[in-house]
Amino acid sequence: MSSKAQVGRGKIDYAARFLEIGKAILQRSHGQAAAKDEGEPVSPPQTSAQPNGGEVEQATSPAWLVTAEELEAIEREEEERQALRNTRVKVRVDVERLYTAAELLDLKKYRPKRGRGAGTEGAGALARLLNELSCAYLQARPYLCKNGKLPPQVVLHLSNEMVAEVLGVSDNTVREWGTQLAADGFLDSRPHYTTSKGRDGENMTMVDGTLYAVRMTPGQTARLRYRDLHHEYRDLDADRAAGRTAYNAIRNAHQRAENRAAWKAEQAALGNADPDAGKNSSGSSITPEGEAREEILNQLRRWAVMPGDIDINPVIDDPELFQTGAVAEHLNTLLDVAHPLSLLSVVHHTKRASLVGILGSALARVLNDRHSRAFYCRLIWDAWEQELMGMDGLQALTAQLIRLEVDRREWKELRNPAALLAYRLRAA
DNA sequence: ACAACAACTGTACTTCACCG
DNA sequence: CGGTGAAGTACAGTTGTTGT
Repeated sequence: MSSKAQVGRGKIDYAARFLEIGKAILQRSHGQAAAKDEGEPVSPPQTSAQPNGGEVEQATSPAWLVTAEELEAIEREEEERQALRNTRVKVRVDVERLYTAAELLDLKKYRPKRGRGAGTEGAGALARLLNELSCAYLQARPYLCKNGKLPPQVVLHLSNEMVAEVLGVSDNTVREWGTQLAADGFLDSRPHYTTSKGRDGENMTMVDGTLYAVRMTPGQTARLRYRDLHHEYRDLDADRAAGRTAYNAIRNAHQRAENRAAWKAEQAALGNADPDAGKNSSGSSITPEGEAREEILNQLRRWAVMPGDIDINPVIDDPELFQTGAVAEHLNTLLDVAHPLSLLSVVHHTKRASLVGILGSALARVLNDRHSRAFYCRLIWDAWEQELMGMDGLQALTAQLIRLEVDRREWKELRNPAALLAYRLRAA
């Protein structure tokens, strides 16, 4: 469950590895290469504690022609090939097999029968949100237990303030709902503490969010364990320095929604037709409040996968932004590209091609694969076509991009993320 | 001193099922 | 049909820390 990058995993003794590779190649040239076991299930890279040594099995050129640089290249290639083999196991984790909140819990039970909340969803709304976030987490970090089954529970680090905003209730209510769900074993929650460095390098204990253990299989009693509580989920000092706080996410979302509403009102006053009008089902009824909530939900999905990693300048459906092309400035990570993909279904058809172009370029740039811009545009168009056929193409591509970003950050040996993305999309 | 940050506490308020 | 009280929610204030 832990998402922590293994300490020192990036360090490789290259001299020793070259020796190993050299030996392997020599053995190979003498026809003594040992047969390797195939398709063994392996944990995902971010949680893997197994050293990756001694797994060279193929060399494409004779050993006596291989220079040190080429050796390194071969090693890299082999590691990536091995990684691809490992990820195949992960790709096969069918996310659609995950249980819904309704299958894990009798949601009707939590509908308030009396009082102010009578007739509303009550604590069930929190259960559904946590279930959705858990599924998003598993899409980005798919793994199986040793018995080949899905994990019985998922541990998420979240901001209760953002959860409350998304649900449209107060943080008090979220806590109250939490205790109801905890009583039935659907979740277990606790504040999470981190050590923040003081001025003299002194460690200070501070709350940096709330941990939720969430039931993922029927009958499981969710429980936080010692290792969950003691895991470092975010670097609070760095997040604060960069402005990546729940407080900012909420405030900015409201601010942006208000600005957007003001801009639309201004355009309407000038007699300009609303560019969004008439293309989707009564979309004009979305309030600034609803827009802000939607943005915070997206931020929370992001937070669930990488705690504290909110997008400070999320690309939103801002007509002005698209007209000026300023949108590209905001696309600096895979997540920045992943989330706006959903805009394809709401953007006006005359702007769709340019949006695909912007996102395709950004993808090529972020993946350091600029010459393949057309390939990425094609990728996005294909996803869009699948979406039109009712196959969740955009959602699938979004999930793959989020996964890749997670892998890129925690899997330091990954050299060619573009190839991995292409592979996974083919395999999916 | 005050803002930022995230969670917790206490209390007042609103809403609605229920009962006579 | 209207009074009552339980249930659920909102809100202000608190805690404890860093940083300006």
